[in-house]
Amino acid sequence: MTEWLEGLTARRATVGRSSTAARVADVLRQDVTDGRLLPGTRLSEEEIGAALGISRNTLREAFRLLTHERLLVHEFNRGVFVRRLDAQDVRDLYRVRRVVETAALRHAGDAPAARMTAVRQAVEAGERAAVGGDWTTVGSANMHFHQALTGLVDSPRLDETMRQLLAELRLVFHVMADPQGFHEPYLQGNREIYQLLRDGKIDAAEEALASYFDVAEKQLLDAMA
Amino acid sequence: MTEWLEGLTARRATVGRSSTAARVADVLRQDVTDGRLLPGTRLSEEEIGAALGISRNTLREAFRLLTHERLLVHEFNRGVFVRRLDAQDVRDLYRVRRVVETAALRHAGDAPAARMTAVRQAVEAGERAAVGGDWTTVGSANMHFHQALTGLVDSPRLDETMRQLLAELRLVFHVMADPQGFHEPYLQGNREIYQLLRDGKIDAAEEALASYFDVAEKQLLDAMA
DNA sequence: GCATATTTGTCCGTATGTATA
DNA sequence: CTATACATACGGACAAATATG
Repeated sequence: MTEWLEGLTARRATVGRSSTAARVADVLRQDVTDGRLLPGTRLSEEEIGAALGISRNTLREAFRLLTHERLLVHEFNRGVFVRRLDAQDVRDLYRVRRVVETAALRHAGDAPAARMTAVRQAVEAGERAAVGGDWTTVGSANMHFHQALTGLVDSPRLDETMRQLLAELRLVFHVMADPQGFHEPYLQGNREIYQLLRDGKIDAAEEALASYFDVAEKQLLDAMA
Repeated sequence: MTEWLEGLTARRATVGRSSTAARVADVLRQDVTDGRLLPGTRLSEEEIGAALGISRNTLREAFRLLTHERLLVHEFNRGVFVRRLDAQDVRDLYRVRRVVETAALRHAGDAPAARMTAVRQAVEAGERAAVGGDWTTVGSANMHFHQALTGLVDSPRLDETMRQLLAELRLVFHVMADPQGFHEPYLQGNREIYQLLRDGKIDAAEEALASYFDVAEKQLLDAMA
């Protein structure tokens, strides 16, 4: 360590468990994903810090958490802004989903039973919410369904990647004016994918999932244009 | 030419300007991935801040950046430490690699030509370095090879995921006492995978890659035990 | 177990640089 | 070009937790 420190000195020229920050991040994340803070909005350190009664340092840490989740973007000397996704971002996000989620299906056979149960529960939660006409919850259940598919790989890091990816995708869901029309058709598709998986028909499940991606991606891109 | 110059001026903001925290993070990241700072080492705020001539607040910001990259871990009221990977981490990292990199091979046909060229160049760079006996460079070239495989998907987000994953994996490469013995066998495997890909033999390439993962994972886990 | 020194957690005030109207 | 607003970075202060004797 001391040797390394001496080395550092020569290179000067080149050069928490902070639960409050996490709570602040939770608040801001909710406001962003629910559309109360629209893409492009600038987030002033002073205003928000004063509003929440926290110091700038703590707030900056919360900003950093959300920047890492790609919900905010940080422009040097200009501040942080709510991320604005363009068509290219949406295409990239679906590209990653195709890679990760179809790979997950192929791992369904090796997955612990609990992981498969989570898939079924997400399907059923969506169907229950649809009966009650609660389309916001249907949307959440759909997210959980895809999160559960990824979970079949049984990898914490992949789970985290997908969690962030879906949060990012929510930024663009607000362009969909009609939540029922957007979410309802996926309920049947989700059940179909689950049943194919359960019956070991991996290839068919993969095909059904692929067609879901094609449709959803196109819907979003059309709505953005 | 003049139009282009005006465009350049507008892009000054994106060139060569970064926060000191980001530059400090660069220095520390290099020292961690190169093994000058070994896993488990505690990083003292005061010592490092003094050595680099920066304030504690700025240094803490750099720590947070690297913590988000999983290269450091932050223990509340105890400080930050260089991350120490356990066997479970290694298994998870290879699980993600299997998902992402094998999916990448299946995209090889659709990939832009430049992406395929990058794969070939990584293979050749490794072979050149091996002739010179430069095993550190062979190791880097091997990283670049796998980064290039991921690049076949042509997805910025997947590229970033793999970049961070490989940086994390470097934390554990230092347990390998014999760099030549560790890296040399992969040179041939890399060339084989490249040639199979080039010839459109996707399934065979995938098989070769899978066996690489099995061997490398086992080697690392054995060395850790 | 106790007292002390060290280190981190948090916040504030301020000087400087940068962007924008 | 000027004025204003804001981000960056520093240094200091004190509380709280941890490590050390």
